[in-house]
Amino acid sequence: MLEQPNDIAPTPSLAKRRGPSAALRAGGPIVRVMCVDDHAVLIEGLKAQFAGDGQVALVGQLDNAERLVEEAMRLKPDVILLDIEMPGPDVFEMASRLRAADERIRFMFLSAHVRDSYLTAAYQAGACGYFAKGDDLEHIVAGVKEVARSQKGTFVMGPKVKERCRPTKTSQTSPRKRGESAGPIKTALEALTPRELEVLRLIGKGLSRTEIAGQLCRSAKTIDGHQERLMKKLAIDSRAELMRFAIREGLAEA
Amino acid sequence: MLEQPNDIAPTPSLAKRRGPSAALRAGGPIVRVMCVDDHAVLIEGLKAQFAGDGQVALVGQLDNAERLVEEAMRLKPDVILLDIEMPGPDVFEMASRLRAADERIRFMFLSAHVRDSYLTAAYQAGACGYFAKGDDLEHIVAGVKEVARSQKGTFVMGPKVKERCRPTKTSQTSPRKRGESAGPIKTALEALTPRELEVLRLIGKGLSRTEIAGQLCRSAKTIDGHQERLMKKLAIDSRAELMRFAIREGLAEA
DNA sequence: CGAGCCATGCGGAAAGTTCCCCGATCGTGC
DNA sequence: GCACGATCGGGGAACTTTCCGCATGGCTCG
Repeated sequence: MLEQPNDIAPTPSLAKRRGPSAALRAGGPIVRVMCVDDHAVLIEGLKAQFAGDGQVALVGQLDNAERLVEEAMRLKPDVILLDIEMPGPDVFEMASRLRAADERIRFMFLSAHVRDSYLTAAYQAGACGYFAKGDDLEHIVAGVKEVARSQKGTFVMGPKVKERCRPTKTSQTSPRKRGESAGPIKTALEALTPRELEVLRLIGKGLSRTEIAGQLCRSAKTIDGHQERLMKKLAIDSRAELMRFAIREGLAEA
Repeated sequence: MLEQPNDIAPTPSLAKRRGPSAALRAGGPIVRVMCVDDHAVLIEGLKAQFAGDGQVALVGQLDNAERLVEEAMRLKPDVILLDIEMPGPDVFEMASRLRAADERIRFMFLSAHVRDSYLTAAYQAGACGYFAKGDDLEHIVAGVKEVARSQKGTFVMGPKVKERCRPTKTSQTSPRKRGESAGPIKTALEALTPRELEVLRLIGKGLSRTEIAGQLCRSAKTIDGHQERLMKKLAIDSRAELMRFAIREGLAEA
C-alpha cells in the first residue's frame, strides 16, 4: 500500500520529470512546499536540499501550527510538511481542521520520533505520509515529491518509519473496524492481543512480574510468557526497553 | 554532495558581527566545525547557514557519538556541535571522554530540548555552550563563533536556553571550577553526586547494569552500588521505579 | 469434522539482576 | 591526623529474566 520511491537519486539537474497530477508550469519549481517546524535550522536544511533538487520549492513556513489553516489556504501549497512535537496547538488537531477546510490539500509529517500513536493519529488526520527526521534527505525529498503526485489515499512512509511498522506479521483476530478501508497502517501495537496489551500497560507502570501476576490473578510464570511474546512481537529485547516503549506509546505515564 | 549552488545564501552581509577578535587568518573559512546529530537534515541546515556566513565551515559529521573521540582527534575541529538525544552511546559520557583525551577541544550542545538536567550534565562534561534547535540560525552560528574564540571556561547559551534558565546565572563571567553543583538544578536531584546522576541517566535510558558498567568502564558491582545509593537517597525501592523517575525528571526520554 | 493456528496459562532451568552487606582508596575540610 | 563522603568493587541470598517446552481451549478453514 505504499509506493517505494525508486528514484532517490539527488539529481541536481532539473531535467526529467513525469508527474502528471502536479501539472504546473514546466521548467520552474514544480512542487510547492510549506514547512511547519519550530526548528529553523531544520527548515533551512530542507530548503537547501530542495534547492539542490530543483523540483521542489519552499513557499512558506511556520514555527507552530497556530496559523496553519490560514497560511495553507492563502498559499495553497502542493504539500505541507508538519513536525509533530512543537510548542503551541496540537498538530493533529490543526491538521484535521485543515482537512476540513480543504479536502484536497496534501500534508505529511516529518517527526523526530516514530511512535505508533503518532502514526495512527497522522493517518486518521488524513495525512499522506510520515517521515523521520533521521531519514536521508534524498528520501525525504523523494517522499515529498511522491506525496505531491500520488493518488489520494496513498500513505508514504520513510525508511525509518517503515522499519517500525512491520516487525511482525500479524494475525488480526480482534474486531478491527476502522471505518473506511483497513488502512495501510499496521502498527506494532495493533499486533498485540488484549492480554499482552494489558501486561504491557502494567509493565509500563513499573510493576514487577509478581505484582502484575497478583493484579491479574495469574502465576508469575504466565506473566513471563506474555512478556516474552511482547518482546518478540515488538522486537524489543529487555524488560527495561519494554517499559520505555509502554511509556513512549502512552500506555503508561512515567 | 551539495555545493550550495543556488540562491540559498540568505545574508552574507551578516558577516560583520561585532567580534573581529578572531585572531585567526582572515579571509578564508575560519571556524572549523564538526557536527554530531542523527538528523541529516539538521546538519544540512547548519551547513547551508555556515556557507552563507562565510566564517564557519563544516569539516566533519557523525550521526551518533560512537566514534566521537576518534573523529575529533583526527579532524581537530575548532568546535564540535553535539546533539543530545541520539541513538547509540550516551553523549555526555562520550563528551567527557573526549575532554579526557584532549583538554583543549571545545564542544557545545545543540539539542531540541532544554532541560535543567541536560544543562547540568553538559556543564559538568565540560561543554562550552548549549543552544536549542529552535534558536535562530544567526544566533546558533554566532554561538559557534563565540565558543571558538572565547576564553576557556566560558559557557555560551542560546536565547531559548537562557530563557529557561533560572536567576542563578552562571554564564560568561563565572570564575567557577567545573564539577561543582551550584548550577541550575532544582529538584531532589540536588542531593545526588555527579556519578549518581550519570548512572541514573543511563538507567533512565533503559540500559542494564552490565551495559552501564560497559559505558562507564566500571564493574557491574560498582553500578549496583551507585544504584543502591540512588534508591536510598530518592526513597525509591525498585529499579523500575528508578527508571520512571529518571524519565519523569527529564534525565532521559522514554 | 478434524487439522492447524494461536492466545493463554504454566513448569523447568540457566543466566543475570537486585539489593543487602562489607572493606579499600582517595580527596576535602576541620 | 581524622572524619567524611564519593567512588570503587567483592560476597552472597533471593529474585527476575529469558530462554525452552507443553497443555488447554477457542477459532477458522478446507
